[in-house]
Amino acid sequence: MLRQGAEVYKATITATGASLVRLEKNFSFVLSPKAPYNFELTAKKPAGWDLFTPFEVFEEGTMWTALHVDGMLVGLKLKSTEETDSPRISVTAFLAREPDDKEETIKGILAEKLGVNDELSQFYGFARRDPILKHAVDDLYGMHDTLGGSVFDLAILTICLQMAPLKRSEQMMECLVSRYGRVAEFDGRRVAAWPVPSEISVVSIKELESRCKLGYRAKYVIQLAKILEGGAFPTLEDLARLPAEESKRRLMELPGIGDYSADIINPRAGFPIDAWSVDVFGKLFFGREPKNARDAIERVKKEGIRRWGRWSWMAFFYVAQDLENLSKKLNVKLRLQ
DNA sequence: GCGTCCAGGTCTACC
DNA sequence: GGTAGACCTGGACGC
Repeated sequence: MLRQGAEVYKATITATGASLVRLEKNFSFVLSPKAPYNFELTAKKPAGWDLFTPFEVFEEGTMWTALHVDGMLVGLKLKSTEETDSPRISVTAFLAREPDDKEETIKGILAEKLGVNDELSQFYGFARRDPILKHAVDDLYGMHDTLGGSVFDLAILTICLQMAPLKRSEQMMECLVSRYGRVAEFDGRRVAAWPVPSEISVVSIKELESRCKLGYRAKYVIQLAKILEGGAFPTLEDLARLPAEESKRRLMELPGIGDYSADIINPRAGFPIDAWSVDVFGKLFFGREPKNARDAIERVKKEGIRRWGRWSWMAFFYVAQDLENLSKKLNVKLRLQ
């Protein structure tokens, strides 16, 4: 038996150590996002950013994914039933037990995470007057920003990205998910979800160091788990309602979370420049990659915020998803992720 | 095969 | 308040 808050699951252990949980109850509903809304671009972003977990599956317009909502493991089958200008998303949510009074909670949180009520028209009006963004919004018309599964998921992501090549970051994350996460079995699929804080807070630093090769990051991940398992820290949805500066300040109180990581986690705010994106935006802004990437981070970040102001995050998001097209249209070679 | 370098940042001690 | 140096690990690279 697994216990998570009030939730108790019947579970078996998979070969990797993750718990397999069968989600046999389900309910369905339809979301009607504000147009334009392109479900495929929003759910399966061109740069490969995950919606909720690295193990989700997208086939022929349908997404199977899994996350924790209000302490419950939820499997999701998402499918677009209409076009970008009259969008509708068909959702089936799978749970281990009857949803009872949780249906409205799940509907509300999912709507917020999928950005169905977010208005793109103001950003598009701004972007169409910008020499770089006008191409990106044309290429990715209807792509909405989404909130990840949880602060813990995104904090693990950013900590694994620190001081490591992308391939090694992926190895660390896959190990954490496959050994300490839960595998949701539903609709004939198996999807591994990120671990919850209470599953990591009881693991020793030495175990994380040796099993998942996290190195110095192990202590940050465990400290984070201990802070976040209490539920006192704001959720992503809470942070999205705070002023961006306040939300960032709260995030930077967390261990291992500095300026860059807070900008990644902070919902719909920030301009997260790192050793990769400094090359991309350095080329776009100044026509060349900076000689010393780390020294140029502050300069490139200031320029992005100066140009794009309140739309800095959306500008970053759209450019990061459109590098291949922008390389051709602007005739610059941009380093893909 | 072996040694060296360094990577999608953050923290801390020191000045 | 500003900044240099340490931090895990493993893949890439040169020899």
